Amino acid sequence: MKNTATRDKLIDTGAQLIGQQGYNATGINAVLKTCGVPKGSFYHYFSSKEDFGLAVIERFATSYDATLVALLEDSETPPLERLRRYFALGRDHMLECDHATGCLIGNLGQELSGQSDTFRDALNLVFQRWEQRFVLCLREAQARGDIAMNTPPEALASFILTGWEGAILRAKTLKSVEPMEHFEKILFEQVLISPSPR
Amino acid sequence: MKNTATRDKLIDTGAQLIGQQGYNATGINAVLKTCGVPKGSFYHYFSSKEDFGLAVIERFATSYDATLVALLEDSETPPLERLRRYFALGRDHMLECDHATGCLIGNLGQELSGQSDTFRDALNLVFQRWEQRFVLCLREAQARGDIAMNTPPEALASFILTGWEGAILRAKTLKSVEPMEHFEKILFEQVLISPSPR
DNA sequence: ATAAGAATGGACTGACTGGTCTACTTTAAT
DNA sequence: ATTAAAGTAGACCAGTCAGTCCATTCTTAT
Repeated sequence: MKNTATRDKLIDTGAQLIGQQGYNATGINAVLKTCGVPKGSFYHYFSSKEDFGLAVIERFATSYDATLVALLEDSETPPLERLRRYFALGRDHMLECDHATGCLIGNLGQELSGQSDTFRDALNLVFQRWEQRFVLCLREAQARGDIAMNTPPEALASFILTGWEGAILRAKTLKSVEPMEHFEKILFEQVLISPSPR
Repeated sequence: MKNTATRDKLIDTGAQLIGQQGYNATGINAVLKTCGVPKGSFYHYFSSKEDFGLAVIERFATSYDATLVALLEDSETPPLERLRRYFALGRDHMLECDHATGCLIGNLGQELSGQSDTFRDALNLVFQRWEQRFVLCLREAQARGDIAMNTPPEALASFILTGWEGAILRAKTLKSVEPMEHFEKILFEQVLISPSPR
């Protein structure tokens, strides 16, 4: 297996179509037609649609994790400012895709968690990795005294991830990033606040 | 059109299957087989699968709204306590369905918002109605001085709805209500707090 | 009693699904 | 140059999809 160009093209196209339409609504033939690859090649690289879906998830998670590290572990920037940049990036993405795509992992989590344990496990791992990135960033913020120590960073990270995913979902049905802005505003004004008295 | 029993049975079964598997993954034949209704009857009551899906949404929204009113407009109970009961109910539901179903409207919002504007509009309306219920409850809490006045209840309601929906999504992939508990805890400890100094 | 329409029952259709199969071409090692 | 494997190509398969159609039965108003 040397030539990964075709495989990559399939995964990229798949990520795009699945992001837009969901997993079940995206047929293999549609992927094939979009990127001009014959079916024989598809089943040369992937043993099934599920296998393909898992590859799409893995690719997305890896590439996104790099972005996340670059943003959340940027020691030149204060931790809370890194979080703000993360949210800003998410808002930009949402506007770019005209509120249609949202978060691929969130979409698939919603669609496939009840359908296949294999998918659920894979998506859960991605979420957990993301949460861990948040935890590290929040610990730094606590160490600097930027936020209070009384809430464990693990709980905060869970809170942030779920709130953000929910805001993305709501932004899709509302066709507006307003819910994402509300979330960010309240999060920074009332949750991620300094322990010193106001 | 007198006999609504068959129609109701179709909608109930549809809500159940769509809740478990999603809209696209739920075939009409599966619904028919599950409740033992022939196809002729289906297309007697519904003009298409989309029409059916909208009916499922409407039915669910109506029935759920009644629950919501009973919970959130219960003047015998302090507003914040009503919210806590709402969250407790959601947690119960999640455990009942073994973390598989979650919130039908949230599921469909994720799956169909990018697929059909008709569905998106319908689901958006449901969300907005829910948010409005939260707004009323939060206004009462503000009037009683239970929470601060400085954040508009509309923004708070959006925050609560999105955070909760996100927690449900995360609970599904994690197969645990822990994210829901984290959300509730932080919400009540750091967001819905009295304006008086700590 | 009868006629009309509501509702049931299910065979059937064409399009499309994921997946298989085999013939062919290209690449790389010897 | 030969050979084996990697990769391309697309016809084809059984099954399923939403949706159509029509004969039949039930209900109700007259």
